[in-house]
Amino acid sequence: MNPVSREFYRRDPREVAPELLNKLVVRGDRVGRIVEVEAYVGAIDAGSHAFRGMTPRNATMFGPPGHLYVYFTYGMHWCANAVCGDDGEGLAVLLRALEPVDGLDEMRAARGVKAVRDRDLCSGPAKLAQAFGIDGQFDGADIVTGDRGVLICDDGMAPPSKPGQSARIGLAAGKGHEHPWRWFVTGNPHVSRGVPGKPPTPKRRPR
DNA sequence: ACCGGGATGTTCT
DNA sequence: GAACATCCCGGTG
Repeated sequence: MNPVSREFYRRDPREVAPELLNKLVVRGDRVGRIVEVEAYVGAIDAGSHAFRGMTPRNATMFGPPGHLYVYFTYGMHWCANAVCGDDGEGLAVLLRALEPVDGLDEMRAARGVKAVRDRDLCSGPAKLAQAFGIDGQFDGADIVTGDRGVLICDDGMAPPSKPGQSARIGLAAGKGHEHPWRWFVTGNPHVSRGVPGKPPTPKRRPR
């Protein structure tokens, strides 16, 4: 394979994100093509985990580029980002959806849900993390050297010349939901079903 | 197709 | 205590 260089990531995530489209996420036999991403822009972005500065949780975001920032959310899901920019900036690109290319059986086994169609394997940030077995152990993994077995590679397919673009998914009002920092491969069925501007309705747990 | 509710637990106010 | 870069399943149309 041909890993993307560290310098590729050492830029504004709004430049990096659309260029990550059509690149490959690789872990062993499992391979997926990136079809949807979102940029998170640190101190100027109320939607970013880095907006209020460094904490133990988001420390990886403030580290060097070309590593995974993996976080836990909604009590049960992991999501994976590629850290961008320079050391200390707190910039990242969230991997939101992949088109499965190889290792689909392994992905299906890792997903664990019944009756999964191919398009349900990796069509969402937590789905793709689960399909690839990416959890908190992978926070900080180097995706340029592949120190923990996960790489982002270039197989020669160029990014779309005119990617789809929209506001980001799942952000509440006042949390940067207006910024058009989501990019996707137009028409690809493996793009997530999320709708920009429709954050999850607040739920109340019984008790 | 589009809804609504439940599952889970960490982080931050 | 509320929010959270979510997903699944079962209802209704």
